[in-house]
Amino acid sequence: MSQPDTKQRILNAAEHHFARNGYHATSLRSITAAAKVNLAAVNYHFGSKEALLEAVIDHRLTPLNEARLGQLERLLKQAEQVGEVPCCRDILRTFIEPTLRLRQQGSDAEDFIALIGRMLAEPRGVAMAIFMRHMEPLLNRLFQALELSLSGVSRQALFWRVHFTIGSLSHLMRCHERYAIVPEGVSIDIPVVDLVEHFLDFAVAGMEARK
Amino acid sequence: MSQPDTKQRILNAAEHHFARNGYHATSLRSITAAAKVNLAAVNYHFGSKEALLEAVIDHRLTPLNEARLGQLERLLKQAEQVGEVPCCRDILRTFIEPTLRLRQQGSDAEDFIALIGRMLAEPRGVAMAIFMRHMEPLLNRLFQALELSLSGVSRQALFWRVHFTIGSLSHLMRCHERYAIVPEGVSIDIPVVDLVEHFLDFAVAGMEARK
DNA sequence: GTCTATACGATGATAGAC
DNA sequence: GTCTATCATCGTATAGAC
Repeated sequence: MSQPDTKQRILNAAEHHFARNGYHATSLRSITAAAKVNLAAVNYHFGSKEALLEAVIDHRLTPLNEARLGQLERLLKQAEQVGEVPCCRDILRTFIEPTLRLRQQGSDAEDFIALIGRMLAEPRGVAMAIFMRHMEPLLNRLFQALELSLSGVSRQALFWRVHFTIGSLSHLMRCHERYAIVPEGVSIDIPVVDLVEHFLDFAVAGMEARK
Repeated sequence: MSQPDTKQRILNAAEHHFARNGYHATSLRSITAAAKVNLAAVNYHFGSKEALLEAVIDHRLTPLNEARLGQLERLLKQAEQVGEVPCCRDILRTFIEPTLRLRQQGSDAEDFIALIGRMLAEPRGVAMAIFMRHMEPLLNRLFQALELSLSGVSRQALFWRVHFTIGSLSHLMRCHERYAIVPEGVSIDIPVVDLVEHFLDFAVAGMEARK
């Protein structure tokens, strides 16, 4: 008797466990137990634990980056038609909004948020290489667009500022639910739309800062 | 025959290996081999692998946070004496400069930079709890000082902006040496002093952004 | 082609001899 | 304090059932 959804069940369970416990702390046995498949099925369908991680990333990050890149290209084309340069806030929004919006659409995507947030911190060579392979074209295009928009900022400064922004976003995705220090009068459960604007207020000002 | 430096040798080797390969990917056997001590010595001196991690953190983070907190308190006292409020840039500098300055003083500190950068991304319950226990008093004081300085920013917005800043710093410490995308004309090997100013340009503007 | 059962070397941890 | 011996569990590989 064949189970055509074995591969998919492994994928789902892996995403959940990797996101909750991290890559190294997750055992293949816990994944296969949750997916109710045999241990060896992982190596049959994916080849290795690391290849399984890459498959999980592929499954989610590819459509996300297509959405981000598509939105960015649309913005650039639209601005070009009226002979203008898109503003920094709109450019950054194409990168940030689809990312944070993942929160809204179901709990399975929430696992992925934690996962990609954590990938940016994994030791060299495990997950970082996988991640960068997916991100490089998008980041290059983003940098290019920002350089067009922020002609007053040196390339050197812009490089660091893009990096700081990515760091903020990465940290935000990673630690969203577990703040040890929350001052009185502050609510961390705000709508995603508001969070995006809070982020853009901060990041755009940082991007546009005069040297 | 007794070896009084066994504990210290384990500590040094652990810091090096944890920082390079991450917590979970580091085996106690690789640590004890590098330290030239018996495997069981770790559990004798520290109790467990996780307790060893905490000892490593303690050894480095305590003096760092004392430096950061001391610098902040000095700034606040100094400003109070002349009846003024310290500016946002000076406040943030007390937090950022001692951190990034760790790069300059020897390669052992460099390992620690990678380690604390990575700790902010570890899955819940392993290293985050240890880290937050050390950071909470300092972060509370930092928030308090910033609120004094940036009276025009709502507490809610300030909370997020502090978080974004910590995210940027965390990401910077973590990924400093391994940028996949470095545009032409950009050098990532800049003096620490310049990096601090790049960071402050960005973070201060983000902090002071009008809502 | 899919999947299961099973085995191998390496890991974190521990008990007890010295 | 230190070491040897031992344990359950880890990722991986393979032989063979269906």
